[in-house]
Amino acid sequence: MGDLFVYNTLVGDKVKFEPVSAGNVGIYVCGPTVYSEVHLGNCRTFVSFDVVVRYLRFLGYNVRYVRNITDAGHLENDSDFGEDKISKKAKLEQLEPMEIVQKYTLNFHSVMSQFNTLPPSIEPTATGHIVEQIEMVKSILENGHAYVENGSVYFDVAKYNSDGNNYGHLSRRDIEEMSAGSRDLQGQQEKRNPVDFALWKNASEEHIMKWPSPWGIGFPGWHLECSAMGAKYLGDHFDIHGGGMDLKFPHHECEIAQCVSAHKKNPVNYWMHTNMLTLNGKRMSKSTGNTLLPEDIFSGENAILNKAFSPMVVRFFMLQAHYRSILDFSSEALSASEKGFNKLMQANLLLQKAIYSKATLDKQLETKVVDLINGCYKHMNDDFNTPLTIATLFELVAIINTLNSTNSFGTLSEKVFNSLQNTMNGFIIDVLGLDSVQINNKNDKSEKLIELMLSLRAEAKNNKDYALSDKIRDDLTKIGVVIKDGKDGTTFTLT
RNA sequence: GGUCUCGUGGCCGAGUGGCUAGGCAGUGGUCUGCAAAACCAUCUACAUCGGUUCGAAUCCGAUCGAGACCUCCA
Repeated sequence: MGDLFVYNTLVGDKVKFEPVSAGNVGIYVCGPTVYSEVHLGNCRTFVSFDVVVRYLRFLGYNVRYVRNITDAGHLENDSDFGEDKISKKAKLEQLEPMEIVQKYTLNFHSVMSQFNTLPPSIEPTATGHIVEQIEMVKSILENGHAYVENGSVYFDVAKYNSDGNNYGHLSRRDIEEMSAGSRDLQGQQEKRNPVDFALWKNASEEHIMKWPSPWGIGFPGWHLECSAMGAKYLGDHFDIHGGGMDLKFPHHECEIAQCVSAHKKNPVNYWMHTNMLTLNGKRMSKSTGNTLLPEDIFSGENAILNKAFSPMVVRFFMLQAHYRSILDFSSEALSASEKGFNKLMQANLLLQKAIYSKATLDKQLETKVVDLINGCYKHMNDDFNTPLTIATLFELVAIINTLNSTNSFGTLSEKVFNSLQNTMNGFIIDVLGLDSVQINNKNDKSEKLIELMLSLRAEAKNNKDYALSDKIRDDLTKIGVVIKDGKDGTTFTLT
């Protein structure tokens, strides 16, 4: 099956994956800030890591998947006058902060489940780990890498680097240059150096979410939660930490610094970063308003796309691009994916229903099928290359359709036939997480009703009453039952 | 301004120093009462200009263009 290779941002190259503890994988993914609806760009990241987790499990690893919910602590901007994002929104809508958190956490879970992502093993919240975060700040202070100023605590980047560490390594940045080129932002008087960042922030009177600490009433800095919760649930040295490219700097850089200072060891072996999803060639972002909500895609109620697309089609569309490439979202591209998706799922359905009966072995075909099966593993092992894996599955689809139409699955050995069935199901359903629920969810009664209609239509056809048979076909199509006349009778699919 | 990434056929999107990516769309056929689906065949590529090489879309340089990060953001 070969080794798994992962692109590690820390190294800047694909490297062989070797877990800290054989057979087990600890993975932490930076989750959403729940102060508004999750947008499609966020979803891409979580779908990408869903496939990573699924594939690791498919390979037999015992995976602990931790993905946080940020429900406090993100500053509006890097200044003393910054406000907690969640409390700002709360004032806007006249709600309790935790009400906002609850509302958008539910929204997030609902969208994630529609995208068929597996829930994380642990989904810790920032507000639930204030104690751990305070403890971590204490450790960093004790180790001399932070200073207190007016009830706030800042990380001392220069001191940290002078102790032999390398803040800036992950994002390949030169701190000296950064300090020199830094803009003169308001409210940075407390910091000794512009590149320093807050570990704990003193809270103003009107600030809603705040907690007591050794430095006064305040709230945790924006990068601290992930460091604290990652260490708590995965240990101070674990396998994979992931997130969007935009988190590489400063978020992940700060996380590393905090962990290294507090625990005196490199926290994570493999850093993985997913690329952005663009809309009209521009990055999707809440702050610029260039966003599209998942619900609006599913319902079709939006100004950008010309029709509705199901969550599975959107998921498939995302997986047709590599996670490290920028992906642009458009109606045309989605329509193409929709057709391809249906073709793939349909062929798999045929294959799983096919009955094997031995025939003369086609050695050449058998070799090709085995090569393609191995290709699926090869491509996934190469830094989770889902587009190539899908391309390989389509090559198998062509073979499956041919064998099906000539009723000749028996030209493969039974062993390879079984392996083909397992591979198609395994990669499509288990690894890529493409749910065929839309095709399979016909309940008994409606299925029988449809079959009744089909038999009436067959009768009409026998009587050469094509007006009636076409009416039945057209009307069924309208309600989402697509009819296909084959040699051995008529089949249907639900759309 | 600094750092970095990318520029592939009608569209999306892989890949890579020499061997068909794949999907969608198009064209011609097979099948069908007609469709749809499926199958077979087939047409469009590697931003521009130089260089390295037996050979480059793939390596190097320049140019043009696009984007990301440098400020909360997946």
